[in-house]
Amino acid sequence: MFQLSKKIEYALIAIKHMAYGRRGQLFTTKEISDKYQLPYDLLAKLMQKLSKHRIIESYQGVNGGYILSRNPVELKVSEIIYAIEGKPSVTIVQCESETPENCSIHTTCTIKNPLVKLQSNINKVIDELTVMEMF
Amino acid sequence: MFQLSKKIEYALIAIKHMAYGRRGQLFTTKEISDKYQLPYDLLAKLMQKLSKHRIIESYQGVNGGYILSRNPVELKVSEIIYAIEGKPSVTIVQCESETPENCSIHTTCTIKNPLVKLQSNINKVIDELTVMEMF
DNA sequence: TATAAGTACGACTAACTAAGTCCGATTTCA
DNA sequence: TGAAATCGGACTTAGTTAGTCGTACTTATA
Repeated sequence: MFQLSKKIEYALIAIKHMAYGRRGQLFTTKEISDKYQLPYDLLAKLMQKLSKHRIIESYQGVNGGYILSRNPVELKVSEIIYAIEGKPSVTIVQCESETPENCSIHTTCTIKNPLVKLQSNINKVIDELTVMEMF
Repeated sequence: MFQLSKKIEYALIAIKHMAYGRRGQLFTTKEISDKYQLPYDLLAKLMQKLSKHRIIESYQGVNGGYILSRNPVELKVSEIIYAIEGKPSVTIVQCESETPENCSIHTTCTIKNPLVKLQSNINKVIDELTVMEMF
């Protein structure tokens, strides 16, 4: 039930790979997808999302590619998850972030409040892990 | 990405409802599904699973129903999740519990080990929450 | 200036999972 | 014997995830 999606896995592998390079080094999507046997098209999309969220920086054209634009010491895994999924990594209780109308049992739901604490505790754990700590 | 399934939500609501009753009190599926507006058939299945895992106890026939057979103080939310899903609540890194052959990028995956720590940290948080604490 | 190597991006398909439904069987009380 | 309950498998529907495809844009360089 709590499991990383393939997309997140691939993104983490790519980011970790780039973090190993020297500062300012360019990496292409092909290079990374080849080395780790990841589907090229899929990884390409992920790189674009990471780029839009300023986690990596893109250079188009021949000799183009991506560089890691964030310091691995500061870059949190939760940021990467957010960039790829487009939503916070932990949303145990959807109701909190939705209007009551979206939840069919809103008026009778008794477990919402207690689980908010659980949610923030898990959030804390995930927010603590940086890319640097994945080495 | 980390989100409770409807099944888990419904199961938690039912368990919490039963925990409010006096010790040994019988509850029927219909009674609970009516009160909280949950789909009867679905809840019935969940009750059966909880029963199989000895979290609740079933009594068949007229005047039958379920009683909570565990003390809410000791009953962990993670146990309920396991009973419903049939697997541990947190399996961030599938590879750990699988044979390497099942993971297409097993030999090249670099993020497995670092995430195991994350996994056990999240596990700890979830294992700490009991039904009693949901009141 | 043509070409190749790269990113950008939307649309589509396939596979899988979650949610919900249906139907019949069994148990038990009155 | 009939009603009220659990039991349990098969099925359908809806939504999500993973992956693919096609095309456009950008840029270095021969």
